Amino acid sequence: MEYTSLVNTSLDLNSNPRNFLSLVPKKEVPNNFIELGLRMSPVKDEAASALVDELNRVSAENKKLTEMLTVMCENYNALQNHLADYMAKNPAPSDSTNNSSRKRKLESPTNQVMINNERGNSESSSSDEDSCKKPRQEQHIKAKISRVCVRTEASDTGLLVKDGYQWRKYGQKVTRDNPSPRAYFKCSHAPSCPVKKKVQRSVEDQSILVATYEGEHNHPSQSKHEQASSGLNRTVTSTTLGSASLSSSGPTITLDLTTPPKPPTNPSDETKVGGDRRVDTPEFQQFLVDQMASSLTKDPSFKAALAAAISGRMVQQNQSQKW
DNA sequence: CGTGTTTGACCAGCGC
DNA sequence: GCGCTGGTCAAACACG
Repeated sequence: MEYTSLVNTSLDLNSNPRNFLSLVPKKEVPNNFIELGLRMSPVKDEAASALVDELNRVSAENKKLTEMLTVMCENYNALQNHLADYMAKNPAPSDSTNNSSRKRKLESPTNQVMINNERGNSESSSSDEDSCKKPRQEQHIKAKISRVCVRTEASDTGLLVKDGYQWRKYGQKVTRDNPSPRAYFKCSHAPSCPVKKKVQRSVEDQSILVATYEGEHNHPSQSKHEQASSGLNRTVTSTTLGSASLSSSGPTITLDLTTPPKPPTNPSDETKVGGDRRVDTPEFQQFLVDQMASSLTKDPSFKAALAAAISGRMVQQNQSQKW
């Protein structure tokens, strides 16, 4: 069920044309420019205009792709709504209930919250009946629980999710419903920080790391510089609950869905973290598109392909002008 | 030597 | 009460 909220952003886009030039890998293009500069000095203006034309063309293409992505997101949300409606009308089949029936108190409320968020219901409604059982359980319910899916490189077998915070691993366990081990982390940036996170690979897609955060940090995250220096090539694929600090490659992007682009006008919206209402807002849509686009701009293969296409085109034009 | 990771043991919750 | 399971602890270990 958790995958119903997973948006794959592996199709990278750049919704911000101003950042287009930053897409070009530094290793390849400067060499090309030097080479071209030596050869093309008489036709600098033509090359520059060609570059501008190419830039405009790619920007327009990016714009189209961004619009397509927005439409896809809307379709996805509509599908999600339909699924939620279907789940509401038809009680969960036995397989899903059997899988979760024996899950511990920590997981059951989380899953409930996710379903409720997809329906746009409040978080407290699902956990009220459980919260009266044990005091310890109340603590976990009160603690903000968020789940983050992070796509990693296929070769990346680690369970590290760079999110701008410093974590200390304190345990690892193989769970019944997933052959991949689950790693347990505590926030070690501040001794008093109560935040924990669990990281486990997705059953269906081993390249996706599912990180479950519990609690809220009572300290700021690492500095941007530290984040940038520690960043890995990962693509954020979705956030479903509460707050989530995520990082992509290079300059780290921090996603915090508890703080939407505009503060919620209705205080009750704050409890509907990751719900459909927020997803439906134009601010969230734009936010989502921007995040997806930024993740794209950090995809090395995308950048390399783009740079190769541009440089190839430039060389082509240069040679044709020579002839 | 300090710090972080690994991993087996232990504990607690839950269903039967 | 028992067994299963997830979560946590802590000693051992690795690494810089």
